[in-house]
Amino acid sequence: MHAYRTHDCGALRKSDVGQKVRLSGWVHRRYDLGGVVFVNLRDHYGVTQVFADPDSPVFAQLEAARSEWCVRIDGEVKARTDDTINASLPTGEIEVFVRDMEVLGEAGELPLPVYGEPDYPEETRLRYRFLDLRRETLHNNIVLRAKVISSMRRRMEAAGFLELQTPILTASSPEGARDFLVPSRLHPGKVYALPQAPQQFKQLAMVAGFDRYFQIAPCFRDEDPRADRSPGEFYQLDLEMSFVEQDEVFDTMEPVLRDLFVEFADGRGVTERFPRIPYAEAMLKYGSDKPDLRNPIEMAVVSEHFRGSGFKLFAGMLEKDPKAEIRAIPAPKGGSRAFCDRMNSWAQREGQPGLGYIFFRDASDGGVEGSGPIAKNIGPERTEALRAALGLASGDAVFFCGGDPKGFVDFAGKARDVIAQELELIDEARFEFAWIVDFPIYEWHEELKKWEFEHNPFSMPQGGLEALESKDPGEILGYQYDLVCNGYELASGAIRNHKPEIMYKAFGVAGVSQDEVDANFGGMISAFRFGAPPHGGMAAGVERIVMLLAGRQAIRDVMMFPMNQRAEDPMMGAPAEPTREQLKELGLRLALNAK
RNA sequence: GCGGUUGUAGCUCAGUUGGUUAGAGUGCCGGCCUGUCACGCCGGAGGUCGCGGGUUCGAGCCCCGUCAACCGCGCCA
Repeated sequence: MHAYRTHDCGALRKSDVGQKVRLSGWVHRRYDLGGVVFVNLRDHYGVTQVFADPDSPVFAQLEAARSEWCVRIDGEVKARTDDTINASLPTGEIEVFVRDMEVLGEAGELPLPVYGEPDYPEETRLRYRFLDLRRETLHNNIVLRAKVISSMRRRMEAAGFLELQTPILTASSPEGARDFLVPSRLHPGKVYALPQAPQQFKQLAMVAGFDRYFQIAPCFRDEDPRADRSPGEFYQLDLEMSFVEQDEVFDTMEPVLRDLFVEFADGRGVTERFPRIPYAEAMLKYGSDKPDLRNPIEMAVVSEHFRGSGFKLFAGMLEKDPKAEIRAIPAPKGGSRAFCDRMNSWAQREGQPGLGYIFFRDASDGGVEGSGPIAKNIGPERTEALRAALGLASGDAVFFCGGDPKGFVDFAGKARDVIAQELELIDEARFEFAWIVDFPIYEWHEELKKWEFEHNPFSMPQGGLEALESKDPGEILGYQYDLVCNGYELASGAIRNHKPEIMYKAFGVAGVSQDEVDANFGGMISAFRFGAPPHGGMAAGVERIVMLLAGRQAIRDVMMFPMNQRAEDPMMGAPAEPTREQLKELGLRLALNAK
């Protein structure tokens, strides 16, 4: 007989009644009735009820077992009587009468209950991660993650991609996030860097003619965490394709990602055809480059309705500042003074002077009238014109932001989210995707007074060299795109700049000299001189995808062993001080002040 | 680096206007219980109220400082 089990804890059914079986697992829950003791035995596969009474030679032993002890039992499968069947368990029609038992591992008093799943502080959950991982939700999230990655891999291979491994110990690239550095023993004083992404390697793979590459790639960035961004390391579905234009990347990856989501959506809806929304349009309509499209609210420019109007604040803005705009945020079903005032105080808490509004209700003459201070100031005609332009009805409201859009778009985007949440306009049971396209290549850095790359320096500018030479940098768009879903940036990519002369020019606009480009990206640039194919690709955040599918808001909920918010692993004791010997071998000396 | 929230029993939390011996649930220990599946009933142990200082006759509660956790900002091509 197998030392530990003949069946797993999810296997036994009515057809097994009468069998002598051996099970191993954890004591999930115990019910001690004095003359009979029931134990719910749990393993990865399920839960089986086992029990003993004084007829069993190990009755006392089973009675002594406590939560989360790991035990092995031998016994006989018995049918439950009709009135004792547990319909909530797949094994609920049977139970196992225990005749022998062995304690494989005792457990002390638990810092974290496995049974039941109240929310626990992150600190406790991380310190006892092995217990947290036994709990159903987290356990299932990790299983889901494994299945999602497996499905990704199958789908990518079916689409003709080759999974290639790229180095982990590599060179620092100066753009982007901070690198994690690894000191070199063979070259004292020099360091490797862990890759922030396999960006240059995958482009080199295209130059090397592999045509379609992908990798479930570990990426390392030394930046501060967020709930949806884990510190240190994460995985990306990284891919690159040769001889493609932007549309072909979309046409290839849209079915892969859509069908992946459909596979795990569990009844939730998934966008059939991903709309392609230009960056500028997204910023205007949604106030964000990663809009939550489950939210039906679309903002609109309504400057003309305020120019020269009796609402002096907005009319004055439009007169003084040529860049000024007035934008409307419609709030369907938000047409009450109470709601509008609540939003106004919310805006003030956000540090805004306020949030002007009009709300519409039935007028005494049978029509619709607008109310609120702004309606009063601009008069009934302009109010009605606004209402008609925005397609609003009695019972709806509209909020306004004015000024230079640069100054208010972020706030407007946030307001759009809050309004939809408050009015419950968001269908939670959907995954709404869109490609955001035509990102600007450059962004003006006000403090440094220079143009910087908005996204990454490897994207092909639309219009190529000519655009770089003739256009204002702020006007130049890239073949550069994001995939967004429910307000998260799930993936990011571009058609790459594979021509050295355009590369130098593009970097030149950002104030990077040819020598600096050669020093930092020499490997790739020199490869581009030897017959580089046009190519492009993208990278999708694996954890974010799993997080969405698992219905979680924290990336830690889909990672087996995440670090804490200070980028530490208290369980393993990382990071740790190096030993004297390690430092000596590496030719390093710590320059920290002694504590 | 900055801001917000939180910190009370092993764990999750309550604790009123500053006032007697700081409570509940759960877990743990002991007792009773032969059909439980959130088992039930009885009893018990368990506290540096994050830490330090201050105000006060008196501080879990007020003030100052500090530490930690979470969330956010900066940062993240």
